[in-house]
Amino acid sequence: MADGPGNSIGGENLLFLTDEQLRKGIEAMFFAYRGFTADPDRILEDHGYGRAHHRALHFINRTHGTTVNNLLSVLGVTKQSLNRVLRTLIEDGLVESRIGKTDRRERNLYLTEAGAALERTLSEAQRERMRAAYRAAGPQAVAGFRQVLEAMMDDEIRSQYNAMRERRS
Amino acid sequence: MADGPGNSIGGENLLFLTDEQLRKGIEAMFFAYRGFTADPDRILEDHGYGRAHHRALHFINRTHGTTVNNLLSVLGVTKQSLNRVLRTLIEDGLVESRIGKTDRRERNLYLTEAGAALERTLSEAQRERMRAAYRAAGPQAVAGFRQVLEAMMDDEIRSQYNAMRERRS
DNA sequence: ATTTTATGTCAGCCTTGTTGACATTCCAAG
DNA sequence: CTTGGAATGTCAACAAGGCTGACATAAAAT
Repeated sequence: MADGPGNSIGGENLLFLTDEQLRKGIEAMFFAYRGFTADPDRILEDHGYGRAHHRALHFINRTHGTTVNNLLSVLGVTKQSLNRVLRTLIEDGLVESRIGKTDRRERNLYLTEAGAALERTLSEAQRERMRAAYRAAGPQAVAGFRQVLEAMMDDEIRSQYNAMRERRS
Repeated sequence: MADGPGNSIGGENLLFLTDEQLRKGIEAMFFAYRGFTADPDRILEDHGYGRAHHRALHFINRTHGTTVNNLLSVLGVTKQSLNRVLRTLIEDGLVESRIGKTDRRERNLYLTEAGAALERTLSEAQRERMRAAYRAAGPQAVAGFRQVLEAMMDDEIRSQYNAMRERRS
């Protein structure tokens, strides 16, 4: 029984989608995600942080001055959960929370120099693995990779993801 | 500034790997994984289970009669952590634990009919999303998807993953 | 007979999710 | 202008599911 996703038959892609192939895809996703988070996890451990801190740092870095509410909708957690993480990051001097200028209820979030430094360390580790995987697989594979991932997102998430395209910090 | 992974330039792939592209890949991975687990998560919630239970069911289903130790190494958690999950699954009659025939210290794990039924429900939901993503992206994209994911795994994990190829249950 | 291995269990800790209650601020309707 | 709701963020308490450490038991290996 041949394996690998190359044995497309039929006009479109019929036999192509065997349960066995799908199962392999599911497991590949599971194991790859573990690898994907492994390097940052190690670094975070040294600092006493977890993945939640990494996610917050990542998205604050991407959109400087974002509000807590914005961050909530991107991260998909409750505000209370996010708040705990934010509080430690602020206490530790990695994130700065400024009261909103137009709406004083809002808090605009920024990375401090130290926060930006940690974010760079984390994302560089993650980029390095991604880069290695991309190199090993080649440009065409990368295009396919991104296409499948995008199709796998929830609809609302996909629009959020796409909205983050042209944005220079 | 053009986006998308198609603008490969240079002899190999040099400009291809911009930090911006890598960042997009990282975020795609993050959001796609959320979508990937969303459907099973909803089903599990109704039963009072979590992702940990899903993972156990999945791998017990894939390799009937696997031992606790085997499961530990695949899942990458401690035995105390796995045991908590396993205990509830056994109490609820979804998993059966039989004393090993050759080595009576070992426990061979099997899904009961009820366990297999829940596993089918969960994996069918997940397969359905995977199937939809595959259809939307096309066969070539799927090949690339799998290549990149495989390259992203840790080395030991990749061998485990590959060892699971030809295995009929 | 002793040691090692496989498994299970108890206790306790940490991260990170949850809900509920509350404070602050803004805005709009009276 | 005041007052009531809506939006935003904070604090407290709880649960799931990771983790470590210590210990028990049974069976295999030496």
